[in-house]
Formats: sequence, C-alpha cells, structure tokens
Amino acid sequence: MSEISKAYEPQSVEDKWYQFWLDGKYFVADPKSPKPAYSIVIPPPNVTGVLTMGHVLNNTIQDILARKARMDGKEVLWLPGTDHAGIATQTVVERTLKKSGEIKHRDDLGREKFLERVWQWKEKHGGIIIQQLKKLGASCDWSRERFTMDPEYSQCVQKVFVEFYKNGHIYRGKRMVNWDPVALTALSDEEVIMKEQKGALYYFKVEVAEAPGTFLTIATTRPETIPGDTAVAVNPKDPRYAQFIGKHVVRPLPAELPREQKLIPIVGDEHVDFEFGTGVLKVTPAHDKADFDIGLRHKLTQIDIMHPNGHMNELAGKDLNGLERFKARKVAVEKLAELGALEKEEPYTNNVGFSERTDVPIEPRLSEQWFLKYPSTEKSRAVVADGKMKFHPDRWATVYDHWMEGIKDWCISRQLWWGHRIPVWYNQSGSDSPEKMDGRDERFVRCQIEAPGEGWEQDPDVLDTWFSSWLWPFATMGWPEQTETLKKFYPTTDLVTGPDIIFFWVARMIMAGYEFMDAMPFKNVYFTGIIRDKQGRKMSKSLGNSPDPLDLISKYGADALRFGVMRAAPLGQDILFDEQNVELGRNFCNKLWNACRFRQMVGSADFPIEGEIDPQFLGPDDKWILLKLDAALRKMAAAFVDYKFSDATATLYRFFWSEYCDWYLEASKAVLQGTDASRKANAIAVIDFILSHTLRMFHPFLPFITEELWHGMGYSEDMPDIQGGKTIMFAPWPKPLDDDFKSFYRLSDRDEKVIEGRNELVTQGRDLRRQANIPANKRVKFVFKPNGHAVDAEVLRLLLNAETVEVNPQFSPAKNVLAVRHELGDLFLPLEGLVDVEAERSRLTKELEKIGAEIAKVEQKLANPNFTQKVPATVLEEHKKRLAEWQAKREHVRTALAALGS
RNA sequence: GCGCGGUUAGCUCAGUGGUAGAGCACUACCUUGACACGGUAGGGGUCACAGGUUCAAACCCUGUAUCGCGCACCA
Repeated sequence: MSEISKAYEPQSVEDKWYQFWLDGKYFVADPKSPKPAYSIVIPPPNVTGVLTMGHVLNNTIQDILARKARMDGKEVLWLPGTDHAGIATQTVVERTLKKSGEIKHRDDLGREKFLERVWQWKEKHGGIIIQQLKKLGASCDWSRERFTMDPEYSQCVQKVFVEFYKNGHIYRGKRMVNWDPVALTALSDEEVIMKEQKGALYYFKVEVAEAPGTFLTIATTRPETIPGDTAVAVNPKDPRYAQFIGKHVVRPLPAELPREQKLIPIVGDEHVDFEFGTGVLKVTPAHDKADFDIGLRHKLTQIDIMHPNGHMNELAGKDLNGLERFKARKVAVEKLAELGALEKEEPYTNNVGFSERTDVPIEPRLSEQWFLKYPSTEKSRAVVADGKMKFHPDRWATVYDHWMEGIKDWCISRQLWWGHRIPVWYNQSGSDSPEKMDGRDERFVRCQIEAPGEGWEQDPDVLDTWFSSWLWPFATMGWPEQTETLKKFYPTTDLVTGPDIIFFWVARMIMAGYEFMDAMPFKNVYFTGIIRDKQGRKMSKSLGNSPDPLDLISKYGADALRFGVMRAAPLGQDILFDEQNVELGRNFCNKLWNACRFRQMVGSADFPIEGEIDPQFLGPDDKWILLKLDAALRKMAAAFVDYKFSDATATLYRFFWSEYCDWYLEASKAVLQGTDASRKANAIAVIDFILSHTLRMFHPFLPFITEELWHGMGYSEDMPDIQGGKTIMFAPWPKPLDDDFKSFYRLSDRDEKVIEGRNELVTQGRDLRRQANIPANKRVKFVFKPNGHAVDAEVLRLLLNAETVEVNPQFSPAKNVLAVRHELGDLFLPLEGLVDVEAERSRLTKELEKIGAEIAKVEQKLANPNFTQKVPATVLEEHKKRLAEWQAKREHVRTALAALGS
C-alpha cells in the first residue's frame, strides 16, 4: 500500500482510470448476456458542438443511471452518438467560409463542393464533444457510436420516408409555412419562437367603390403587405359593416395602378373579431396564415409580393419594390400618409414569431413543401396518459398531452444542403406541368431509395434534422434488421433529456417507436432542469455566462464537477449554476480522500486486521454508525426510485461528512489510539465496512476517485477479475442491512439514542469552552457526573478536546463552574480564570425566554381538550415528553444561572 | 387568453399535517498526528400576502400579488 498524497489530485488519476475502463471493455454491452437489460440512448449532441453545462447535467445523470444499473447486475447499454444538426451545422460552416473570405455565398461553391467542406468540417470537429464526454467519465459503449448521417442510418431515414409516402402519411403541397428569410428555408412550427414586440397599429381608410364618399377604416400592423391584399373582411354579424359585404373597396397600394385594378371585394367571415381594431380586416392570403385560410374559404387570389429573402418584389409596386420588408413598412406608411389615407398610428405590442436559429422574424410564406401527418398518435398519447410510460416530473405529461391533442402536420422539408436528401425523383419531361409534379403519377414522380436513372432528377430539398433524430432509439440498434441488440435492449429503460425538446424529439420518438417497432421507445423519461447562471439567465454563448466545463474539470476534477452539478439539480427545477458548487464537490472529494488516508495510517501499524467485525468488541459508537449507514442506504434506494439525485447526493454528503467523519471517526480515535489490539482491529474492520460501502454508493456519482480509492484501499482484492482488471464498476450495489445482520450485531434503536444523547452532551460541553472564552487549542479539565448511564469517558475526553474528563458521581459543584445538565449526566467545566459573568447571564436569560416560549406552546396545546381527545396517542405522548424535556432544560439553565453567583 | 412551475435564513435550495433544515456566506476561536479543499461553537427565518378547513398548516382548499416557463393568438 503506497503512501497517498495529502490532497486529492484528480488530474493524475482520471485519465488513467478512464483508459483502464476502456481497456477492460467495461462499457461494452453484450446482447447475449443472461443478465437483465438496462439501456439508454444518448440525446445525440450536435456533431460540431462543444460540451456545455447542459450536456454535463444531462450526461452525468445518464452515467449515474448506467453505472448504478451495472452495479445492480444489469447488462447495460448506453448508446452514444451525434446528430448532423442540419441547419445549425450548415450555418456554422457557411459563416466560417464567409469569414475566411473564401465565399460570399454557398452558391459560389455549389452544392457538392459545399457539402464536401461540411464533411471535412465534421471530420475535424466532430470528435470534440465525444472526447469531452469521455473526460466527464461517461461510460458509453463507444464501439456503438452512431451518427445520424451514417450510411446505414440514412438508409433508415429513406426507408421511413418511402413507407410514409406509400401509405399517404407524407404528402407534398403548397401551403403557408414558416419561412426563415435569412436561412432561406421553411421551418416547423416548433422552430418558431414567439416574442413580444413593440410596434405600431396603423389605421388607414379605404373608399367603398360602390358608395363613393363612404370609407372603411382598417387597422394593421403590416401596411407593407397592402399590395398583396385581395380582400377586406368583416364579420357578417357585425351590424356596422354587414351591409357592405359583396361590395368592393379601393386598395390604396400600389398607388400607381389604375383604380379598376385596385378594387378588392369585401367578404364576410366569422373569423373577424368585432372588438379588435375597427372590426375591418385586410386579407393578405399570401402573407398571413389566418388570411390564407380566409382566402381559401372565399376563393381569393394570392399575390406573393415578397422575394424569399424578405425583400419586396415588383408586385409590391414601384415604391416598395426591392426594399427590405421593415424598410418597406416605413415607406408604405409614408405613402399612405401622402395619399391622405393614414388616419392614425398607435403604439401596439404583439407577439411575433422568430426563427429559433437565425433569430429573425419569420415570414409566413406560401411554398411547395413536404408534410407528414403524424402516425400512431393515439397510442402515443395514451401510453403517457395511462402512465405506462412515466415522465419525471410528471407534470410534463400534461404538457405532452396538450401538444398531442392539437397536433398539426409536420413540415419536414428544408431548403438546405446539409441533411438527408428527400428520396423523390421527378421526370424532367413532366416539369412543364406542375400539376403532374405534385401528383402521384409514377410517370412523373417516384418515391424510392434508388435513383430511377436517366432523365430523373432528385428533389433538391433535405429533411428536417428531427426527421432523422426521431428514429434514434431503434435506428441506432440496427433496425430494420431484427438484431440481437434490438431484441435485448429495445425498448430502452430511461431517457434523460431537457424539457425544451419534448415536442421536437421526445414526442416524435414515441410516435416513431410505435409506428416502426410497435412498442414504446423508452419506459421512463427524466426531464432535467435548464442550467442558468447565478442571476437566473439562460446560459448562452452570446452572454458569455456559460463556463467551459473542460476548464472546470481541469481546475477541480470531473468528479467535483459532477457532484457539484448533481447536488444543485433538484428534480424538475431549473438550476442556478455557480462555480462554488464545483468547489464544494472538490472539497468533498478531498474529504473522502483524506478519510481513506486516515484509514491507511491507522491500518499500517502492526496490529492484525482480520476484516471481520466481531460483535463482542462492538461499542455503541460502532453500532451507531452502522445504523446510520443503514439509514443512508435506505434513503439512497428511495432517491433512485424517484430519480432524486440531489437527495441522493445530500444523503451521501450528510452521512459521510457529518456522521462518519465528524462523529464516528473522532470517537473511534479513542480505540484506535488505545492499547487494546482486539478492539482496535475491530474498529478498523468497522471502518473498512463503512468505507467499502460508501465508495460503492459514491461510485455512480464520483467514478474516478472511487475507483482510485477502491484499489488504493485494497477493497478490489476480493473482486473477481473481469477482462484482466478488478473494477468497482461491477462491485455490487450495497443493500440496506438486513435483520440477520442487525440481530447478529445487536443493533437497536437504543444504541442510536444513547450516542445521539452523548453527542448532544458533547456539543453543549464544547459550548461551555466558548462561554468561558477558552481558546480552541487549550486543553482543559472537565468533570462528568454520570446519571446511571454508561458513557465512555475517554471518548468524551477526545470529543471535548479535554485534558481530562474526571468521572465523579459525587461531584458537587462549587462556585466558578460552568455546567450543562443532561439525561446522561451532568458536565462541569471548573473555571480557572474569569468569565464574563454579565455576558453569560444575559445569554442564559435569553435562553430561558426561548425555553419559556416553547413550554408555553406545548402547555397550551395540552390544555386544549380538543387536542388531547382527538390527537393520536403517539402524538400526545410525544408532546408530553417534549414538555418534560423542555421543563428539565429550564431547570438546568436556572441552575446554571444560579451557579454563576451574584 | 389558457395552462404549468416558483415565492422558506444574506445567497442557492431541501422540507406533502405534529419542535423550521442543509450548503455557501457571516462571527469567534483553532494549523490538535486524515483533511485549512480542515475543525469547533455561534448568530440569523411572521415559511410572499389574505381568507378558509383542522385539535394542529410552510405543507390541504380559495383568492391576491409577484417572478419564470409553455401553449394559443385579434389583423
């Protein structure tokens, strides 16, 4: 056993053990194993991403679950991989190429060359996040690492598309979609973020053509779209306007058009709200979702007045043509004012959709896109509603249900280059007849994986990234083959992810699971909180408030980071992250390290260590710590059942630091530094018992330091050899102490009570030192007057840091003595010097008041017949006992007060 | 507008009907043979507010305020 350093140095051990685990192939899942299966698929990070605090939280939880499951004897598959993240990756690469001056636009390179560059980028940066996960200690089966654009994975995506096309779930259509005018692509509803915007509501008037001199006033936030208006709508039940239905108004813009070309009908539509604005709505079917629907109902023409990049086109008229949409808004307002049509303009706040990626306002745009009618929705909704699949915390089940209830078709095509190409081919000869292109006539359109050959051109669009991610739980396991892996590990056990992708990913995976595997993809979903900074702001690159986890790891160690994050991450709450959490984790690791170092030091003497605890040498402190260990084991088990990792870490922290180190170890020094070899050997056996349990309980949370200590302490020696090594990874997860154990060692609540009382006495005794202004390094003499209970005077002396503790049943205190009186006996501190009598008196008086208040509270309750009659007997007993305790305490304080003299 | 979550010590948070807790921060003393990344002791709270239920409420109910999130939106 080599000497270990005074402070724990994680840097020197982490890489070593990670390599050891890899060499032993301990992370590799064997589908042929007879052990029960436990599986998790990683939420694949963006292939070009770097590790964020969110990843740390997420993957630490997964690693804890995976490691715990291994110790529980399960065959564990934690399947890792990365996501091609279409729009995000393409944007990054394009921006980089632009920055370097190589291109002005991706068109400069062309599709093929550009994609080559993205692949190069992926090869260069794609491994980074995987390496970072390894630094964190993630025990993924790296031999199964997958990427959503692996050839086999792409095959899955194509196959799924073709199947949905054939059964009619996928269709193509010209619809109103969310258009990102910067990325130049359609987006799904989920990729649009509503933000409150301060703008203006513009009121302008239009003349009714059939009744010259009569005007209607329209309120709008988007005057620049007036040239695209093809109707004006009023509610047919609105008495103010119903008479005008069927007549026409003169659209003011574009101003240069002749009057007859500016006439647009007034239609009646229930959609129009009486209350809002003037009750008259301008209808722009090509640039607003609601207007598009009104347009369909009234067969209105659609005038698209915008280029895809958000600039106005020639149909917007000569004043607006070429202008960027917000510039056009200003000009349109000026124009209306010029024409005398603008009545007023009032400040107005409304919600505007922004692109999740480029953060620019979304433009509703009419375009040809591919859509998916979601499959297996009923089963997917029911499985969560019925509780067969559990969400943690379960309130997310409601959110999920609401979304599933109002689910709309998914726009899956993207006008990007980086992604899975849509497996649809068009025959060139049909290109002049668009109807045929949209139809399902095999002569013109074919949906299949293989290219049909000469004269056929593939659809230029790619699929939404999530259209590949939603297959992740089974496409990574070899689907569509019925592989051994699928048979063994699907459905997966747990999914750990952020609630922000509940619709993007979780809901869709459930539907895909039912559709293609005919089974749910996972049994439990754990939703983490969102990591925020100290001020509660979301962590983001632009704010610069996101610490680099790798920096934290190199500064404090991966275990410290993991522990700090887990300790601060209660189930279902957002996490306000502070580096202090990691510091705490580091301190904790150091404590663990030193407690083990202490064990090394006492064990290195020439006493025999048998390793077996002998009941005859077991003292009350030993029994107490064993009972505390048992309590901790039970709490840990409960915490795992409920996925309450912050409870688990709090339990471990309290048990190990407060109970084991602060009380047990200090008390055990009486035996360890004593002369009784048998008792000493026994105390060491208890320590080993506690430590070997503790290290195992900590291992899922602190994998590196526990492996290091497991070996350093020699506990690994009893382990079977696995792949040439003995690892704590497969040490059995400790079970609570059973009844046989407890009766063999005669552990009972009474032992627990005695030690708890003794500790209380010690705390009060230590306080006497402070009252007497005795410096911590000065050893003083105490006198203990026992009250019929056996208390080990040597332990008492150590815990009080006293020179001696004289046990004297006959002691009768003289003056100048500080005293505490306790059930177990009285403790006296004879004073040598002076004590600040006044300060002491005022302190005791204050104490007396407090006690008086407590007594009054309990007495009041007990005097209430309602209370004494209705309350359960145990509660009544407990109150009576409490009253007696407080009364005794009051007596003690009064005595102490009297002993101060006058 | 609808829904969800939060409001407990200076800070971050536990605490699902029976004596208000932890860590950090703070004060004092201490480098005592595991650990100063440490030890000991101490101070500090009208549990957001108002009602209600109950013998008993931080906890259950109703409402209010406030912060955050999600969904849906009326131009």
